[in-house]
Amino acid sequence: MAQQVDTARRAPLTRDLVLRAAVELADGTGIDALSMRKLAQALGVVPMALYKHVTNKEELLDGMLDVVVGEIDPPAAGEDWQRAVRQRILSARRALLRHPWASRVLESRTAPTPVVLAYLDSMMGMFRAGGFSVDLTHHVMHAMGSRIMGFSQELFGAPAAGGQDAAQDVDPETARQLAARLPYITEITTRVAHDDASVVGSGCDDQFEFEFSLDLLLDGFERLRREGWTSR
Amino acid sequence: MAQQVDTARRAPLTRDLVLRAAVELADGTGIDALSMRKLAQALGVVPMALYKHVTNKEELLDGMLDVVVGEIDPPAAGEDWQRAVRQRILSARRALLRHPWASRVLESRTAPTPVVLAYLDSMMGMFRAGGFSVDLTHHVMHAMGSRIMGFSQELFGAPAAGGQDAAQDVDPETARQLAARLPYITEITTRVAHDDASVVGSGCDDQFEFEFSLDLLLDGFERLRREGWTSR
DNA sequence: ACCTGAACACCGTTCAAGT
DNA sequence: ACCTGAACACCGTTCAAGT
Repeated sequence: MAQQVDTARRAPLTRDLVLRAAVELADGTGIDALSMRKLAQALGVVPMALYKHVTNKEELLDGMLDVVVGEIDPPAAGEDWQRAVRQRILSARRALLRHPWASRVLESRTAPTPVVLAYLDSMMGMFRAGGFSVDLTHHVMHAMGSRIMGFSQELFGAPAAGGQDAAQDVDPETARQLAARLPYITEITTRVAHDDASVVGSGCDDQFEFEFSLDLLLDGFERLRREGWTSR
Repeated sequence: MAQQVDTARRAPLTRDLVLRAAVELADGTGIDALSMRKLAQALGVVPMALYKHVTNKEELLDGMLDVVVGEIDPPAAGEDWQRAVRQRILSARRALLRHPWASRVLESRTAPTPVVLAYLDSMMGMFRAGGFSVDLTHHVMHAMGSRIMGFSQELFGAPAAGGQDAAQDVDPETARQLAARLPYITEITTRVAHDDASVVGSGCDDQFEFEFSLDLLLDGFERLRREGWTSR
């Protein structure tokens, strides 16, 4: 009876509920605003109650990433390795883009969770099934780096963004000085601005850049595989 | 006279002195231990005194990165583009490795400083001098990502590390279960362990992996350049 | 005018006191 | 035995009071 009153007053907290609430909070207000105290408040619970379900904040972040990784599609069957890997990585990218905080949190982790390990393992399996040696699969996974999770860790979103921002809301004289000091950045930002009015914001099409370098790498891998490349 | 007493009591603080002390502190005790309060203490100064030379902690971190970027060698003259870019990036890597906190801080920045912009600009100039079109130079810079600063943003240092760590200090039965659940990671870690006893620690040679993927990218770039690749 | 101590508004986590 | 409020040991930064 007393138990019934308790559960009526508030749905019992579970680890899953905590993680889902944390993901939702981070999606909505950003990862910087996610604190144990704020999360507890969002759940209508005292901060200490969270420590029943996660031992500390690190484990909370790990759990949140597991939620995101769980959204990645399984490998497609009946495709050649390159198309299958490409599709899966683009699925991972969609999951990462749905949760803008995820890539930054992923970067901050020092050890993978079992869920992430399982994802990496299945990705390795896709290369092995495609005829890659153990040796080449190993190095190929390193070369993919964070791209295997669907993000490219570019510098500042886009290297050109700073130059462009600086160039456009500045008087002509300062713009000329900037162009003299940073001729190549200016050259590119000018070209990008002329090129394609459909791309807004930074002036760079992130998805295009991601696929450009992804395909460059995958083509390189295929070439090494065909040549029977070995590290020794 | 009063001034002389002041300077005798303590060398006057400059922005440069603050930045150098911050770099030294981060090198010694790690970036997590670097707080405005601790830095002030290391300089024998009250925390508020730092705010004379940097407007906030973000600007301090930016300044620290500028110190690191200042350690990167200028472009070598008289080399073909690929050798010159390769050498310079490996120089950047040496600078980054000297300051283990730098890559993580770099990832956390949202806008490049003028010093970083100048470095990126000169790197673009190396591609342009090597016969790359504005268009291709643009996409090539994106594809390089953080590699242009000399680090590769691998996942957890090495994807295999977790599997290997877990596999080696565990009883045979658990190891067998792990091998069944993560067959491809196990396959690679086993191979790496047999392969080369000279590599210690994680079992992966970070420098080899960095150069492997760097050369894969540079070779891909050269191929596109020769073929007169264009995005439209 | 300059400098700085105390204070503000937060953290993640510990721990002892209360039910 | 369980739960939780207060407290601890920090943050970056503001601001008013003192010299």
